[in-house]
Amino acid sequence: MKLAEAKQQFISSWGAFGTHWGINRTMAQIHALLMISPEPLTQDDLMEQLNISRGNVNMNIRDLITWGLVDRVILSGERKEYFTAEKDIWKVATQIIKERKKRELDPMMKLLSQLEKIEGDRKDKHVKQFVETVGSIKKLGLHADKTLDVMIKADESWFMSGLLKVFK
Amino acid sequence: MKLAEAKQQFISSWGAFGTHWGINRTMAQIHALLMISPEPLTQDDLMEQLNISRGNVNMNIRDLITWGLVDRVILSGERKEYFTAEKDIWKVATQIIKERKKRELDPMMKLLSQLEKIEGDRKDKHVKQFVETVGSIKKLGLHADKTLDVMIKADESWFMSGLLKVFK
DNA sequence: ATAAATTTTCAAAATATTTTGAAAGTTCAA
DNA sequence: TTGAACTTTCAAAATATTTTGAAAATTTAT
Repeated sequence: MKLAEAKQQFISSWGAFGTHWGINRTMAQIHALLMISPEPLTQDDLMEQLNISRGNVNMNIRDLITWGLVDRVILSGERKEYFTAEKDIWKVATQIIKERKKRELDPMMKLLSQLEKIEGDRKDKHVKQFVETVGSIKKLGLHADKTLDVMIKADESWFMSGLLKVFK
Repeated sequence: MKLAEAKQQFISSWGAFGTHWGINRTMAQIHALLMISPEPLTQDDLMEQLNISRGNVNMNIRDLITWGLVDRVILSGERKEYFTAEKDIWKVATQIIKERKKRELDPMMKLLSQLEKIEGDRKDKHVKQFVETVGSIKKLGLHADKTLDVMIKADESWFMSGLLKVFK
């Protein structure tokens, strides 16, 4: 397989994969292209290589920046903005975990705490099942929360060791 | 807050939450309702309580069954089928992890292995960046795969301990 | 200040996903 | 068998999401 074809496949699969992970198809494709690009790219590069409109590139790049996965780069002497993706995949993963925790897990935990305080007879089987379900989900969520925090804070040794200075 | 209102909130949030986790809104709502129901429910119960059509209930229940989150229950003497959800949230979580691993991670790993075998000069910076990116994602994926397997196989002690026979 | 280059916005259009509901299929008691 | 009870299917409709592209805003060199 040649590079061009492999690139296409990678971009397209990363796009499909992204849709399962809270990132939309185009955003993931832009991210994929930037990850495999040794040089920063412009909006026009992205438009051309992915066949998408200027507005689409612009919006999704903005989102990628708020996700902390892409950075604006100003090349001296150039008028245009360039974009580059974090190449350290461990950082990419922790960044995504961090964001999703903030956007999804935290609000859900907050709601569950509210719902646990429901009024009603705890002997009633409907009340009982509700409180138990909510309580156990909260417990699982707290566990996940702690586990993810540990992962995020963990240093990269498990990943970097044996990886011959591929990154940085 | 009363049970009825809390139920509504729980179902609606679980639905929104589900959309971020590879499960569609209605599927997650059905799942939520079944989790908090002390008794199995029929398709008609679900239609009525969630205000959705028969076809919708049927399709989503089928999906939930293939995800291993819901079971058909035949009550003796009854003509109708009843449905019940796994109430042990730890089992729910491992089931979801197992399924998503199979549906998403495994195929991605397979593709990445293909892409690593690309032809081309490894000195070329485009080829180099591509191979490095794909390789590092594969490495992360393998790590995730192993970690998830350990989690799935882990016994429930961390979760059950301190939880006063809430389940089963 | 001017204007060319570039970026951002957002309403409308295109696309994708979900839902409906009625018809077809199945099961089972009599 | 028959037919009532119940389940499944799926094309069309409704809804939701994504994409476009041209206009507005911004930036920067002169």
